[in-house]
Amino acid sequence: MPELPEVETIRRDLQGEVVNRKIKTVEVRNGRTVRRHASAKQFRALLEGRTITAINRAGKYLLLELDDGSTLVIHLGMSGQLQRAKNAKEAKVPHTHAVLTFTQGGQLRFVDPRTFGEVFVSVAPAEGEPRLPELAHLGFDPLEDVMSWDRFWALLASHHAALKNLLMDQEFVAGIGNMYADEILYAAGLRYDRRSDSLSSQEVRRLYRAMVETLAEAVKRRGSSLADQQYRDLFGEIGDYQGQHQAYDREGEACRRCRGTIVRVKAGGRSTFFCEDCQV
DNA sequence: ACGCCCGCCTGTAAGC
DNA sequence: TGCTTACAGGCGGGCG
Repeated sequence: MPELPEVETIRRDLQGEVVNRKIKTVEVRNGRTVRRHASAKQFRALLEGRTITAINRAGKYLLLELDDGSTLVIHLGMSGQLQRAKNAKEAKVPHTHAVLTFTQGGQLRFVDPRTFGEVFVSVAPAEGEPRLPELAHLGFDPLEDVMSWDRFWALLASHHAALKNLLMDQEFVAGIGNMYADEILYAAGLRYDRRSDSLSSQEVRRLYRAMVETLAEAVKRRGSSLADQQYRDLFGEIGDYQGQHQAYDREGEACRRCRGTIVRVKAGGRSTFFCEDCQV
């Protein structure tokens, strides 16, 4: 399940692979992938002839900037992958839903078995209008947006929510999902159900530090691929951070900090892993 | 404001 | 062995 570190890894891969390439044709093989658009035809018309100028990221969204000021936005959902193909003859794996072919040759393919992912074009804003209104709801990006810990404290204190729910709320902070929320809270020594306005200044600093360092370290190791190996980078390689997990998917195993046992509970319908002894 | 549930999906795995 | 059921979860919407 791609979260911020996996999406950031793919962003860096794309930078070297598709920037300055011109989109010759676009094939939509599953209309659900472009569901924000009135039709696949309209989506194609917005892309064909455009050149990719830069790759950015906002939370879990990839932003492929185009030469007319518009942006190709990609969300990988649960099972989305991007694949680079040398040419059109390379066999397509099942669930290949959209294909960009470049004038210089080569393709970028969007593959997504569970179809929770999506792709859309955010058109260039009119004079004085905000950029990317579709993503206006996103909160700060933990790696891109520098924030003082007291500002973070004020943000936390303005809510009265369980910490895990808040970390996973994309309007609060963008890019954290179920897996990294558990890892961050473990690193901070805080329980998933602690109220966000109950933290001491020391706990706020621990949480902020855990958030930034956990995500940065996962980026360094090119993200996490679990047993299903659902996550693959642009070149089809798995990540290297799953071996570093301290809590997620470690039910019944020993806590590496206190030798207690990692337990699993359901919170908000999602599996939550934590150490009952050293997360307070 | 907050938590929880549902529906959307398919591949995998556990259970009968 | 073969079928059925549960589970994985990002996100938007609804409801209490």
